[in-house]
Amino acid sequence: MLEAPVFSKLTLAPAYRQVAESVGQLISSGKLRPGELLPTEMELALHLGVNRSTLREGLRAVEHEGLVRRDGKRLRVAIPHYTDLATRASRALTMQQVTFRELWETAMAMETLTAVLAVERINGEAISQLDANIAEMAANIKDIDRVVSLDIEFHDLLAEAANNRALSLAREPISLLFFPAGKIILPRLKTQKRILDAHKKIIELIKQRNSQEVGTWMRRHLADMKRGYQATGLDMEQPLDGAL
Amino acid sequence: MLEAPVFSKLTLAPAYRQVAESVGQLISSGKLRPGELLPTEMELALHLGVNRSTLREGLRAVEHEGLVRRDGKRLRVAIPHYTDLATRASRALTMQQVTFRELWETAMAMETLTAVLAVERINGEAISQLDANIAEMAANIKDIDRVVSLDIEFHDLLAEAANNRALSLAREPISLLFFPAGKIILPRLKTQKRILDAHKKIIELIKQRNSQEVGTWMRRHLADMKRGYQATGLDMEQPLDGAL
DNA sequence: ACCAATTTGTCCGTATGTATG
DNA sequence: TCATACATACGGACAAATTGG
Repeated sequence: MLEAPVFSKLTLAPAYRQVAESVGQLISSGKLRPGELLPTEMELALHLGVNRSTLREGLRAVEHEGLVRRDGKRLRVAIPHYTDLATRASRALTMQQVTFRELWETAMAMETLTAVLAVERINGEAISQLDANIAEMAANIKDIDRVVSLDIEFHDLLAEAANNRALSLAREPISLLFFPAGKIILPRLKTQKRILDAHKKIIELIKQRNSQEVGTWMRRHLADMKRGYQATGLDMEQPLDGAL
Repeated sequence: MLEAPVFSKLTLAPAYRQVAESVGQLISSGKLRPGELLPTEMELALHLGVNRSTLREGLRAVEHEGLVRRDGKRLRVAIPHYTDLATRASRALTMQQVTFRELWETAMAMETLTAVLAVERINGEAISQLDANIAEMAANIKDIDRVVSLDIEFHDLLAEAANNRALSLAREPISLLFFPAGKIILPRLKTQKRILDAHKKIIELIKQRNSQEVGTWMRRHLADMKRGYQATGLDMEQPLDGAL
């Protein structure tokens, strides 16, 4: 009752949170640059005025965020790579009960952009990797698991060739969920050949630098995927998690 | 010397990592369902065979990941919301020195899809929110900061109307970096009116359910943004962080 | 509204393994 | 090879906040 409300809420967040915040700030602000070693736990604990146990709790959060990475014993400031974020994003989507329809619509836009950009920027090495991918799929056309993983690899190679990190970041969590859906479709419909033909056509158009056509073919390729999904009797509006 | 090498590498990852992994598994696998309270720290520590301090380090990682949230004192299993991931993804992109070109290309594809989907699914309430947004921008057309934040809001409203969580997840980190770039352009070029007009046109086409035209107008709108960026003398291939 | 038990937040001390000079 | 520094992990302790009776 009589307590002064002024002092009531001095401690807003637990100490370990403030530690994570402070260290993250230190890095984002550039006081600690990527590549540098983090100070020892004792030093940091002393500097921030907390116990080492508390400091370590905070460090675990920062570490998990990817701002620091373990390099041997010490922690080193790192550039968080967005691939680390992709799996977490995918998990968020499945827990949110995202539907195949949502994934398909988004994949449609991103893979089309990917293909168009790849036409402009692809180089010889990437092309030969794609050729190798196609050859391998042709050789293993009966092996469904192999075809699915080669399909994923094909689109990943294309994304790399597109040379756009914003796009890579955006498409990764979606493709992580979308393409494995092939595992559901293929065993029932055996449309491996259609996939292979589409890939062949796409790489052919890329070699011709035909960005118009490559876009429409990529859309056709993904429309196939949608038809396959529906043909298995699965509901596009149903969450994926059950299916996968 | 005589030690059996069989036992040499039993411990691959530190215990706190395994804790984070185990607890994350527990949740992803559905043994702990969203909304449930996490067991107490002592229980978990006993169950996983680690000390409570170690367990807490692991918990901090899981907590930071968004799989559990604080509810009063205890931790409660939660569905990680992808908006939490967006800021981290944005940070990753800026630290990776992503260029305006990369952002623009990606935004182009995603905002176009957003607009097209919005046409199909928008409802009366969302339309009136967009109308209000436009009216407010018209009333504050001189206030640059206001215009920028209303521009962001306009596109966010559209994204919500598109009703696609995969798209929301993908576009958020990009839009978080892309649209604030207006803060650079507008003070120098004063093209607020063009933004307002584009928004008016887009909402008009949405009301007409004209998905063809709305796509081209959205592209035009973003092409304007690109021209503005170039007109300020900024290099599209330069990282954003300096500019923002 | 009060009391007691539970649980978290924080700290301290210590032992162990390992990498580095 | 040896010694040191450091991270990892454990055990125990206590205050504060929360919960349940």
